[in-house]
This record gives sequence, C-alpha cells and structure tokens, in this order.
Amino acid sequence: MNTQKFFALVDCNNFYVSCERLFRPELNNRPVLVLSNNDGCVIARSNEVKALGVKMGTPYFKVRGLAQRHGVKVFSSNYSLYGDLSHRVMDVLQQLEPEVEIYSIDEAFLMLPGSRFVDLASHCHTIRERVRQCVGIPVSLGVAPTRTLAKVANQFAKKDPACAGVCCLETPDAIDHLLVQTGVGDVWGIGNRSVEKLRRRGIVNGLQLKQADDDWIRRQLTVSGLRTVMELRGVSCIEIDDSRAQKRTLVCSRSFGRPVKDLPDLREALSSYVSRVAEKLRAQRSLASSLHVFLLTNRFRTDLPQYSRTLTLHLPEPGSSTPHLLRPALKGLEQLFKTGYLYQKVGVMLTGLVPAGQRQLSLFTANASSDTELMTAMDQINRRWGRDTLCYGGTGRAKTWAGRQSFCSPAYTTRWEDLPQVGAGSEKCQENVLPDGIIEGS
DNA sequence: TCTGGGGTCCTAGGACCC
DNA sequence: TCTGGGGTCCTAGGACCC
Repeated sequence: MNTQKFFALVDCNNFYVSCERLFRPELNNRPVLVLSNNDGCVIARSNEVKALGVKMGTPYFKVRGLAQRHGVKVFSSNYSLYGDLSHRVMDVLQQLEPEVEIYSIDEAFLMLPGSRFVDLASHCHTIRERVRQCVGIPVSLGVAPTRTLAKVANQFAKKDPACAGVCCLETPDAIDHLLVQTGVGDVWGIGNRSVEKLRRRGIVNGLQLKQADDDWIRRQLTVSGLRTVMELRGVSCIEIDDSRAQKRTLVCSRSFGRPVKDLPDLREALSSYVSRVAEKLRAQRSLASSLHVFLLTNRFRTDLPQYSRTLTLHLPEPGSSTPHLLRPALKGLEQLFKTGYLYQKVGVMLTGLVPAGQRQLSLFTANASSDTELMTAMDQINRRWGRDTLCYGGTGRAKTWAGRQSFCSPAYTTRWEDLPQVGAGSEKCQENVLPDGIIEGS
C-alpha cells in the first residue's frame, strides 16, 4: 500500500479567458485576451494568443496592432464574473475532496493520501471531468509529493497533450525527468532576480537547482529559496496559510483613466477607495490600526516631473467605520499633495489589522455603537442592491478620473439584467464584429 | 495617447531598552 | 587614542506570487 502523501494542484486553464468563453462558446479555438484594470496590460491569454507571442503583462498598446490583425477578441477584466465562477469551481472541489486549500482565484491544492487510491491519475481525471461538467471551466491537475513539485507537474499537464490535463509524479525518476526539462524561472518561487544569480552560477534547470549547494542557496536566495530547493528534493516545507482568508493588510488603489492634477479629483478618488477598503475590512470583521495614503505620478513618463510619497497615520484607536478612516485619509492626502504634477494614482492601505472583537478603546472614546449600526446597515443595502447603492457624497458621481474599461463583458452570473438570454433571435448571443476585424466586447 | 492591483514573506537597519 | 553587548520592535525595501 502506498502510504505517501500527495499534493494535487488544480489550476484553471487560462482562467479569465475560459470565463469569457463560457458564455461565448463561438470564441472557443479563437484568440482571446483579457486586460488588467484600466485596460493597461495583458493578464490572460488563450493558447492562440500565446502562440502569437504575446507575453503575460505586456502593455496592451504594444500589441494592439497585432491583436487587430489576427482578429483577437479583447476583454476588459470582469472580476464579478471571474470571482463567481471561481467560487463555483472551488465548491465542486470541496464536494469531492475533504482537504482543499484555495491558493488563488484559479488554483487550489488538494491533499491526497496515496493509500486512498489504487490509481491516482484516474481519480484526477474524474475530478477534472466533474469540474468541467458542473461549471464548464477546463482545469489541469499536477500531482507530486510537495506543492512545488505539484506546480511543476501542473505545467506539464497543461502543455503535453499526452497528459490529457493530468500529470502525476509518483517516483523519483519521474520527478527528475521533468525537472531537467524545467527552466529555473519556471519553478514556483524563483523570480527574475534569482534566475540571473543562478544562471551566473551555471544553474539553469530544475534538476540543477535541486542539487545546488545549501549554503550558497541560503546566502543568495534567503531561506525562501532554500525551502524551494528542499521542496524539489521531495521535502514538503511550504505551507499555505489557511488563515489567508483573514488578510493582514488591505489595499485599494487604481490608476486614473487620465492624468489628474487637481486636489478635488484626488479627494473623490481617495474617498471611493477608502469606502471600498473599509467595506473589505468590515467583511472580514477586522479593525485597522494604521492607515497609509500614497500618491504618485506616472513613472513611465520620464519626461515629466516625478512624485511619489506615502504617508503613514496611526489611528488613535483601531476602527472600521468609513468616516473613521475617511477623515484622517483626506487630511493625509492634503499633506501629500503638491501642485504642478500630473498624478497617475492615489491609494490607501490598511495595516495593523485586529479582530473586531478585540477592540481596545481609549479612555475618552465616545459610544461607537451607533457608527457600527450605520455601517452594518449600509453594507447590507449595498450587498442586496449592488455596490454604491448607498455611498458617501465625497466619492463623487461623475468620477471623471475613473479608469478605462472599454471591452467589459456582462456580469452574466451576478446581475439580473445581465443574465444570458437563450432562444432564437437573442441579440446577446450574437457576436459584434467591427469593420477593422477587431471584435469589441458586447 | 496608452504600462494592473492586491497580496505575502524575508532582511537589514534604526531606535530603544537594560 | 579609547565609545559594550544583546535583545526586541518597527519600518522600508526587495523579491516573489497570481
């Protein structure tokens, strides 16, 4: 009997693209890409777009021409849709397996004791089929004795057609066979900086990294790097913090759709972000002890004067009500603001988060319960009727500074008026092809 | 013209204490 | 001339992830 423990990494294939295709099946086998907020960078690519050589994170303006020539369907990111479909995928996994660690919006680790299975691979194919059947999102599974190796296996599950979406590494030989074909930069935890250090030492593939000298790794790549190496050797030592549902910091910040130079616009934007971050804070039932406001210009415009400052404010006592955070934030912004710059972004970060139950009141605290009730009521209304149904006046109505979202698909699964219509003559099901060959989102 | 947003962990260095 | 040693806490910045 196999007493070994295995990790299976379930990863949704080109997740955001798969979400968009789910309601637009005519886009299957056609090039599709999804852009970041403000339509800035490419953050998801279909295989067809990858084949065109478009890299992850490329600024969209650099590939716009290429996209148009190849009839690439372009989408702005639609997080209500992706978040909802992510929940559905995770629900299915949790129905099938007792131990599921949700790692990101499109990935989860499953703990699979080897003893439970005669055939690990066929069990994984079953999981894959169930997710496709219940949600319609294609996933790949990589299975191995550690999370880092499961990540490696997953890459092969995706790219080797012979795997049919599942790759199990059950023997040392199988592991080394894949590691020698894996570039160090494709190992989870090894970023560009480390790739360069390793290359100078002649370490370019996963097997060489696995065999590297511990002391050298410890010195050059810190303990995080050493953990990665241990994981390649089959020693599981990277834990996923399950308490990550409770964030230790919360941020809200966006690039503007156009450069902003005046304080009133900055105040509106910052007020919106503070309202949003306070909502997130209350949703996880925490209070913030410190608040950081930051303001910066466009770092790519080297021809313009640059400015980037952060101001940290320690709150007199931890809190979560929007006005409690709004007042110091706006005061901080006024201290940071200087005329004569074209600003690209303003944002707020909350740190020193403590559970709401552990509130330490100051000697002079007024009764805060009326504030709490107001916030609870406001959050309930906004959850029921949609974001910003009730909002603070300072957040502005016109929001002329807001980012671009030119190609956004409907919130098919989370907004009544966006429910897909089925039947003959339904306009929502029809594709809208513009004369120049590029297809804009409906 | 146009370059995301939101996180975590680790380390070094400063402030402070005894 | 000469200026301790060790501990904690905090913060900023680096590296990495999706």
